[in-house]
Amino acid sequence: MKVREAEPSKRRLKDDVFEQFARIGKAVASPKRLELLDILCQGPRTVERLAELTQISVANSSQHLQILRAARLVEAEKHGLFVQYCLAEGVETFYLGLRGLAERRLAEVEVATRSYLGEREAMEPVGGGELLQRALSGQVTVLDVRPAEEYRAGHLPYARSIPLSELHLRLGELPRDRDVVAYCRGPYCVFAIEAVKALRSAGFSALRLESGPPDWRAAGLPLVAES
Amino acid sequence: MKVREAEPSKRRLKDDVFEQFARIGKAVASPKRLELLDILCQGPRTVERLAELTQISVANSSQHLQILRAARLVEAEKHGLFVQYCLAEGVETFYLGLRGLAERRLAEVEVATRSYLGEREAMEPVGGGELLQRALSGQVTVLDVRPAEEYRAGHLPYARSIPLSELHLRLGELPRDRDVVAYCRGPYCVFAIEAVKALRSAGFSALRLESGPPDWRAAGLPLVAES
DNA sequence: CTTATATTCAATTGATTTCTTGAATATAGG
DNA sequence: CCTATATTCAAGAAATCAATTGAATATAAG
Repeated sequence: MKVREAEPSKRRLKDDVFEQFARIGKAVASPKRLELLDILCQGPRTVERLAELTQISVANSSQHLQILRAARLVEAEKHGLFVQYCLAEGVETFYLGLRGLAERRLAEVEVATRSYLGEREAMEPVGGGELLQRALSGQVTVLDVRPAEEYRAGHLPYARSIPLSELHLRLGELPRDRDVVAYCRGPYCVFAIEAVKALRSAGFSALRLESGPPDWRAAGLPLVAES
Repeated sequence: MKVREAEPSKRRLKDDVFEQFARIGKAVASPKRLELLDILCQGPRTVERLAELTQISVANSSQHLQILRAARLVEAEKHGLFVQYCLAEGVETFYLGLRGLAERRLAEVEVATRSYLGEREAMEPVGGGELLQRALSGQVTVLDVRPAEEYRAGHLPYARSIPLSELHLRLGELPRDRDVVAYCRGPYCVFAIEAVKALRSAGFSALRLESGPPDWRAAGLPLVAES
């Protein structure tokens, strides 16, 4: 084993630098932390909410969030008794890049999602720009089926909010003379799939938009937030 | 601790999906693996060369490379007795995104590099486009001081190759009537800094271009490769 | 076939990481 | 001040990971 000695100070520099880079890597090396980032792409959340959504204990959630914060991927803001966590700037883009790379490179992800979601491939007929045109001209109803708080944090123009949990009670609000396009958090969220299922069995012509607010934001589309 | 049970199959789906995403994360959670990716941004390398450049044992290097390969971040190709590793498609962009995020978010990186590199801030006066203009019109000499093999794998148009190790012997080749702009692998490589130091003490008016081929490739600039 | 070389495999050790549990801190309201 | 609640801290057990070592493959050349 020959070890050719480079100048030691250069080696120390490199070690330092890549050690820093790896802090980001380590932060996204845990499935639970990635799920936290995914949720935070939808908007700020409290520790307890995040724990609930990821189904881990509050203490564990807090610990993960602090690791993310140490890597400067999220920021915390204390509001009275609660602590709101939100994504730091530029992190959404990075996360989407990671997700995109995973989707393209890891066939297993495809397999996993398809096998669970099943109907997925039949449900992305509408592109973003085209959708807007059709919504604008009244040809389709755009439906945001995420929880109301996420709708308020940012939604497609012309989209109306009916959270999936209330959908079966509020079907009457939807005009029956045009298509409904439902969307939720993005390709790995099942809300819109369930919504389309429910709408179709209620006699609506319903489609699912596969992408979600994080994707649109990354693509530069203008989203509407309630004040 | 209240655990609100969501539908268990959805949870399993999410766990699977984020587990897959985390494979990418885990792959970039080690400083040495990031350094390997960084080097591979410059072009394909053999296992032994990578071990040498990162100053780890060959066995260890091979192990890291196999982790990267399992995450589909690199690809291996056997040429006779040697195995060439190269970046998979889309990975360079991802790596640069990670690096960029680290630079913006982790002040410590700045501190570490500045404290070692010292002169760094005084050495990036030329932007990419402007440089090309000036090189084209013969106002400056563009000098690639990386090892010759990296030059061959892709370099700036109008750049000439003089590896740092040969620079002191080949100073005579450079015209003295114009500025020299030296570049190497990118902001975390010390070659160009050393080259500028040497050139200046030999009486040249020398500048350092901070960015490197991976950055330019990401920015869509056309690079020249020897056939 | 034998030898030399590049790479990989396998087993071990010590270090990190994750999750859990129970306690500690901080804040709002009575 | 006292209580309830949201969050964080601290310590420990189990799992995972990184680096080392020595052996095992595979390929080219003699």
